Amino acid sequence: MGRAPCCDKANVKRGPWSPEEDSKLKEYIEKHGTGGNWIALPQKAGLKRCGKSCRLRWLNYLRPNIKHGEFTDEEDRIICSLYANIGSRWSIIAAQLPGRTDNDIKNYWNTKLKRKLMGLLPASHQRIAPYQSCPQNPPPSFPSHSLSSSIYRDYCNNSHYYTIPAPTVSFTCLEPISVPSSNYTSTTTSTSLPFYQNQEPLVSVSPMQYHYPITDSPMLVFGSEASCSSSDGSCSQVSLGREIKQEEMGFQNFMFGDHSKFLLNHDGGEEYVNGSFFQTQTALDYDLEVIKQLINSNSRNNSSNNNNNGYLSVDENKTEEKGVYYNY
DNA sequence: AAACTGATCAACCGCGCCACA
DNA sequence: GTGTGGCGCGGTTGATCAGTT
Repeated sequence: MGRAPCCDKANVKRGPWSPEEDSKLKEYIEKHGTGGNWIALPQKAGLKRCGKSCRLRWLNYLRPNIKHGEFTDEEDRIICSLYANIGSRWSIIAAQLPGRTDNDIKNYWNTKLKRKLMGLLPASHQRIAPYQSCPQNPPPSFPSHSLSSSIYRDYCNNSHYYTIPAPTVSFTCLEPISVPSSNYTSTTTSTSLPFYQNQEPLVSVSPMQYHYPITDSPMLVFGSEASCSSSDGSCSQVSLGREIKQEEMGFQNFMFGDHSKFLLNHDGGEEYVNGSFFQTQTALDYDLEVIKQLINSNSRNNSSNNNNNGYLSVDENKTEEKGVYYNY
């Protein structure tokens, strides 16, 4: 028994959208909203389209503040970094790039960025972060409770242990969280609340340029203080109206942080890790070799879910989407 | 100018998840 | 506990455009 089709395919229009259809859809949604029911929407809006098609058209092209056109170097780096960490989770990646849609990013990756990485970079730039073996025991600065120890073991077992020298470069922070302390300067000021304080997902997030001492490799660090304080004890990140659970990212993957400390919140508490040990092993870095391996392994086996080489031990739970609003 | 080839990207498809009856 | 319907996601397709021969 197969799944029932979402609409009567014989009676819906397919293919490219006409300007008239666009304006009908736009007008209807601006007036009435989606009503929480895409399937019923086309009929109400007077469109001979499948609800899914309407949804896609709206999300990818018609909703306000969609950004089209060239991707910036910064966006390239973010995409690469996230791809190396979480694989082809385009919706999550898109959540970090205001105005970009998952479809856009997916197309851009498949057509340009992947090739750029696979072919154009000189060999000297392809190995970014040298691996080191993970010390047998966590450093003294690592939280001492048992959960932290297991996290540390996972962290090591995932071969995600880098050490990197630390000259100064600048980078763009997409999450102007709280303004962190002293060791960098910011070129803009932010009045945004720390993201973990934004209970209401309709938070306006604007890119922000930080200058911050990190590595000379194109490693990326997001945000200021990586803080997780959801009430259920899980660690989540709110970005552009989406909530991404920490367990989904995997411990090592999204330490959006001030780079001198990060926050654990797996037992309901808050713990900072201070000092130098973790300063240079932040997770949002990427290694082109990793990306290349991912690309190759994905092309060999599309069904393998990014668990190659132990790098991407990401929980395959889906991103939380329910009750989510887009602030465009 | 025509034919061919490769690149791009809008749109489609099918599946998994979740809410609800 | 189970079935159903809707939503969202990632993968894929195919029309169109641009460049090359």
